[in-house]
Amino acid sequence: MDAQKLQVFVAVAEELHFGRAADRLHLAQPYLSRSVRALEAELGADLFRRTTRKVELTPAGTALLPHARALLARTDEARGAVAAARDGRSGRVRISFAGPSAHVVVGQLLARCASSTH
Amino acid sequence: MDAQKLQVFVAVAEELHFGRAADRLHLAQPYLSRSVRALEAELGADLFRRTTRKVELTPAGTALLPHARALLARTDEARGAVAAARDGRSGRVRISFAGPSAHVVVGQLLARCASSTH
DNA sequence: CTCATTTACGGTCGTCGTAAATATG
DNA sequence: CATATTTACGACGACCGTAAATGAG
Repeated sequence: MDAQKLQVFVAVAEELHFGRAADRLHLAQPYLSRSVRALEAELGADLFRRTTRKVELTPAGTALLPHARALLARTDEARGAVAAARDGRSGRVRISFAGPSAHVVVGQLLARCASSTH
Repeated sequence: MDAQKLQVFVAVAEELHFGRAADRLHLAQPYLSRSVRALEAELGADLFRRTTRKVELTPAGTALLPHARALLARTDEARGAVAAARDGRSGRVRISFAGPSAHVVVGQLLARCASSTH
């Protein structure tokens, strides 16, 4: 149940058509068929009821869809959090001072921190 | 960034020791090293600062940890939702009637549904 | 020297494409 | 018969183990 297969599932669930979903993902459509089938095997439940003329979600598929979307969104969030930390847009800040006037400024900062947290 | 690698990351982050994490996951510890390294490559950020004597989280690793736990929890939720739908513990209910008295009962049901939803 | 991580290497399985087969309306 | 899904098959890479190499204290 990796992100790739979930994206395949969501695409097919939204298009209700393996060919269009394949175009959207720039993948060959036989692969979508196998991907969905692998997901169904892994979860032990059919996700679509399909003939060559109609594709529709089963109850299990309907149940999975919102969870799949949430998982994909959360994955992006996680990526973003790591990127932010890497680029220093979050996490601990390190501050250095130099020069005679610095001691005064640091003293003021420390006083303000102490008063704001207590 | 599949569930497997996230579990490896969480285990190492919790143990701060590749060997113990490997034991916990019943995996060979060289594989953990490569798994984490692959995750780091994929995310473009180091997750641990490690020597042979000490393993500690980087800011990026610290940022990832809660997201990784959330993703694993959500994955389990998704599995559970599908299992519930498969086993009929959720989703739409189909009811059939047969016999002469059925029509009366169905009429009463429909009346109650109509009055309760409006 | 010892303990822990990493690199090297190999077998097996999953990914993903193209081409042929199958099934539905 | 036309259109859509599935199966067959093959190349490539990922997974995951064992054994050897590397590095820190």
